[in-house]
Amino acid sequence: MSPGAKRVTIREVADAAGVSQAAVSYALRGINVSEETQERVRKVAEDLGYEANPIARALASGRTGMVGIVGPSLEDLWQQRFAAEAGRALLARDHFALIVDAGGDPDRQRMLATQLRDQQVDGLIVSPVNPSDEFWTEIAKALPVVSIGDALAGASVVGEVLFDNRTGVAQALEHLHGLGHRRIAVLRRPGSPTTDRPAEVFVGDEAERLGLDVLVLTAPYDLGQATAAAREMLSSDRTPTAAFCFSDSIAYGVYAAARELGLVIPDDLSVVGYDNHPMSAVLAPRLTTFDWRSEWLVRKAVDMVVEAIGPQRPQRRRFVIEPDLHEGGSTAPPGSS
Amino acid sequence: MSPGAKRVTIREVADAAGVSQAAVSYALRGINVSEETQERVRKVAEDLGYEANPIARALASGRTGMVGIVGPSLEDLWQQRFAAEAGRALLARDHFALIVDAGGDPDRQRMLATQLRDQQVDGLIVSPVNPSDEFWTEIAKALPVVSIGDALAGASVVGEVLFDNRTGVAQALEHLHGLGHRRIAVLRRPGSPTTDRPAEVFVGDEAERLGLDVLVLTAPYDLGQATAAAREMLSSDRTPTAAFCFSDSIAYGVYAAARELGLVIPDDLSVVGYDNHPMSAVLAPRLTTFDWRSEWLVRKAVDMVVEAIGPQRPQRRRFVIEPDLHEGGSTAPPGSS
DNA sequence: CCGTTTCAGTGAAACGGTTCAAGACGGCGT
DNA sequence: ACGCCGTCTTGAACCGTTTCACTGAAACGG
Repeated sequence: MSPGAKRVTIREVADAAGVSQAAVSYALRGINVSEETQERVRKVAEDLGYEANPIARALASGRTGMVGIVGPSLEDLWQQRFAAEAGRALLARDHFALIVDAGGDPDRQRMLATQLRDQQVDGLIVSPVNPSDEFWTEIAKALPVVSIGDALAGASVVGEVLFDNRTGVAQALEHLHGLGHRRIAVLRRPGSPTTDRPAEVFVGDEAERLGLDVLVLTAPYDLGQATAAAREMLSSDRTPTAAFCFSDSIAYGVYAAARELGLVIPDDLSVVGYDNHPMSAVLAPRLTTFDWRSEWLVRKAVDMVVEAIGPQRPQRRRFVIEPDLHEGGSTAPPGSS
Repeated sequence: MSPGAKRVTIREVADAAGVSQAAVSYALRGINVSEETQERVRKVAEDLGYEANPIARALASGRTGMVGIVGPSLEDLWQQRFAAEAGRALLARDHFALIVDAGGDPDRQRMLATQLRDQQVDGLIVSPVNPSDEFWTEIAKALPVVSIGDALAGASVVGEVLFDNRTGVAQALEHLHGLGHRRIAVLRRPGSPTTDRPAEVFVGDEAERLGLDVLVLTAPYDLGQATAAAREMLSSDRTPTAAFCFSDSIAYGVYAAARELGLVIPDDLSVVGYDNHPMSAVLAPRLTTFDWRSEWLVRKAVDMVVEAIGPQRPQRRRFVIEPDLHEGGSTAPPGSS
């Protein structure tokens, strides 16, 4: 037993108010009892400093008031931000967030989602490492799932906030192509095979269409490791003139590596990010990146999951966010030094 | 009821294994029953896909397996990072983290800590906005509290990981003083009055000792707002030649503002941070800042809280971290342009 | 061979709420 | 006066574990 003082239980309130515990339960939730009783019970509860025990409530009602948030990896700054905002938004809607870190590993993400289900969370907000995993279909049967970023393969999730990655990728590559870049490095996120992530598949299509020489590399979210990956990329024989990064965090690694190697952005290397993290506006030059309306996105995701937890059958909803290219100073024609 | 399939309960396992439910409970935890029974029960449980219901377990045992993490504000990048790492470390120790955001408001932080206690978390990791609040003494009576950063006023917390802020502040100001700076802006974090945070009190002492002209300003953690605060600071009549920021996030705001105003760091303005966030190494020039061994700190805090949750009476422990000044290129003699 | 420890295992009482089925009561129409 | 209905209220079952107090049997010492 924890050292804490014993808490007031519903029974004590009932005794003090001279009603049954059922009445107290109802009264505090404002149902099934008369106004006067509600008033009286509320008063007594207040006086006694009664706070319902969420655990007991959860056991009896089947609702824990907790929502799981499972993204690819919290090393990524954008995801840290997302998680923080989602937690705040959930709190405002009387729910707690259980935030876990899959470390970019699809298997671990599966395991964690399962663990969250076992923990009895009421809903799940998922940003899948591997959207085509059948597992999501399974888990969506057990509880409301809202998906962020990519559509989950055949899963009947309760809500989706998707990025129009095809357009995003097209815009990024067109932008670089338009500036004259032909040899472009694409730094993808770690995790599933390239073929599992639609955004990454689009890269191939676009590159072919534009006649680009694309070099796809995997860069970890971790800033140190991303820097190492970028360093390697920039030290190879035929270094690309531009880098398109599937996350601003990765782009930061490129900045760091470029600085180390004495390369000037954008003169020697153009860089494009993908998240519009606030830090991208702090860097010099500002990072050219995509805005996906994260605050709106977070609110939407939280709204949908909370709504789905409620009693009425929610209709399935899907939002697709169009990319908004924010040009910073990190892109320029190649060899403009 | 959630749409999920019904879960296997301990009773079903008991029936299937031909023992009492008590025996199953004991067997799965490896106590009070013979090896053979343990083996048999485990097998049956496995076959049936039994997973103990954490909520029921929590109600009966008084342990929820959850730890609350309540820092000043998740707008701050370092704190986002801290929270993410703590969550990961807790997960590795079989606990979930409940991370909340006080938004730099001492009252809100109190409220949230209370809410977490009501939520029955087993322990709390607190980085207090207002360390001298008597409230901490109260809550520490109810559950194990580990404090990060500053000592909690008179509270008998179970563990502390403190920053030697006096030394940190002294080093920062001495460093700037040594370079020749005399007029220095100190950007403090929002929240309690300046007098509640020891680190900020030290600033006055040190400034006096060194004969510095110090201008104390409050800067929000939010990057946009921090930038605005920095902009204002840099647009005033007698602009300081150096800025000492009580968080790297705030320093980033200074970078952004300086760039906007065409000021070059460190030529026109020296900047010192306080957290050594990974991003500080990405900026050009690298930010001069303090390392407080965050990974070690997080591990320590988590270890202490988890240990305190365990059965045996933990002895109270305190660690003091010495600052480690990481010189980047963001400081130089004033007016060196 | 008997009394006393030990050990495995059991039944039932918690834990603190929600919710269901049924009871008490008063008012209404007939 | 009677039956009926709707509104409040209640006792008790239930959620799925842990844990306490206890039993029966085996082990042990003398």
